[in-house]
Amino acid sequence: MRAKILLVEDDASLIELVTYNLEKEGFDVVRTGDGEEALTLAEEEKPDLVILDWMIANLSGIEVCRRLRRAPATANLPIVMLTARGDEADRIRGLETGADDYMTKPFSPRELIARIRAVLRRLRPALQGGQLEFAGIAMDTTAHRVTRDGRTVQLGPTEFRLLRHFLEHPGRVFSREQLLDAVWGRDVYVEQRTVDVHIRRLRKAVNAGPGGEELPDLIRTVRSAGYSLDATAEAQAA
Amino acid sequence: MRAKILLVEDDASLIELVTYNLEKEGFDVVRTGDGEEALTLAEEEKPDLVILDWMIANLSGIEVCRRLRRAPATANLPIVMLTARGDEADRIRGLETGADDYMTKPFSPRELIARIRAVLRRLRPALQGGQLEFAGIAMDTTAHRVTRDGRTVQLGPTEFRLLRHFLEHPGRVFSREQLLDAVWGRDVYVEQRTVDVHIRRLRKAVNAGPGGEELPDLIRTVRSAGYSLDATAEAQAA
DNA sequence: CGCTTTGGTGACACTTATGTGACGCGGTCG
DNA sequence: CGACCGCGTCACATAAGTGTCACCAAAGCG
Repeated sequence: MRAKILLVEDDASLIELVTYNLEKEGFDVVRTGDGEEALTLAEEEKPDLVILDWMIANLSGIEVCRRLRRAPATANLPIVMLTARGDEADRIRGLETGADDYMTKPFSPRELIARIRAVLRRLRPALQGGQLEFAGIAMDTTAHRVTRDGRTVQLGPTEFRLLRHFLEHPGRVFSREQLLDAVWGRDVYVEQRTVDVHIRRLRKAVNAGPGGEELPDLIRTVRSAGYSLDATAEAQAA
Repeated sequence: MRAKILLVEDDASLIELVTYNLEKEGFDVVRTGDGEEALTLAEEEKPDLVILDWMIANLSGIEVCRRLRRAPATANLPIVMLTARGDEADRIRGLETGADDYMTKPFSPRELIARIRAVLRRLRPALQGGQLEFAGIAMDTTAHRVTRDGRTVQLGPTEFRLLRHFLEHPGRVFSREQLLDAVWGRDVYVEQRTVDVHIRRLRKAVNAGPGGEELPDLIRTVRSAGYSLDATAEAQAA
């Protein structure tokens, strides 16, 4: 699922150590050592989790934590704080402020990874249950939310069901008729070409990049057969 | 609501210390020092959280943890484990096995309470000493009071129950039918559109800013599906 | 190549879902 | 008993999504 992590830390050697280990484990890492910048990044980068050192420049960790909790967009963002060993008062204040977990320095990389996974498992069950995923497209069926590479994608009801059906059977090719049965229902009569139109709408929504440019198309057209969700769909363009 | 805690521990003095502090904080405590018995109690007593010592008789803590996770009835039960200081291997195995948090012995009572509250706040939002919270909205269910960013919000009884239901399942989309069942009751017949009207009243009340201007809407409309409480609901406007 | 078939696309008229203000009813409280 | 309050409905306004069509582009095919 490629979770993104925001690392707020100003000790260069620690940054390096942590970043190396996180990336090795398949996380995307965004870094800053500045409290103000951390707030900005938390909104813009939409990380799945924040690792927050208590001792950072510009704003204290606890203040960053408090503000993250206050902003609607980040109120539920999992926060793991880093404190010096034995600094119990900070830990308690941190947990009371809304941090979800903490680590005492020094810590081992293995433990760090284990805790991050534990926190994500707890707080982002969305990244698991009711969760469908394929090649950068993630769908949370209970929250009715779809993202492509982390960015939210707006879909109409039919497009949603259509994509859901593809995600539930990745790689498989469906004829228009099959799609009508599965997505529209067996008893609805509509033109088969209607499927084409919805495929188009779905593509348009899902392949829209941040700046207005196109992302690789993940829906493959199989001439005279139908459509399928396919990671190598881009190949057709070449 | 009084949360019930199952304490699995065989050191008598620790039992006494922990029990005393938990009860002082308003928790109900059930105790055992035996691994097998712990599993039985976890099912029968339906505790809200388990404190699990790694070194106990009859079954190792890790084995108890594994089995709790495997049984459907207890798969989501929050587990806090207790380990000896510096026993890092155990901690990691514990978190990987599915424990939600850990404490290293010795620990202070204050820290214990803070961590338990943190875990319960995360995993059992419904319990929370009557406190529910999400993205700036705070509800005290016992005092029947709601605030948005600190300012008190006036709600009618139905709006209150509606908001409460959303706060108990943040992010999840509910159909009008589900909301009628959950908020109005299974046996009451009212028009589904009634939900819309109450959603409107709730939005109006909750999104009212100090000067009469509008705050970001936290209730997301999911067309043809229902409504959900959603921190990123604002994104829909864009 | 030129023809035929199949898929892509933008426009649009139409259907459906949701937002919203108003109203009347029943209950409560002073 | 009368003012007030919360509630469920309704009617109408607005917004969003849908199915078709006509026309264009690309892909087979002999």
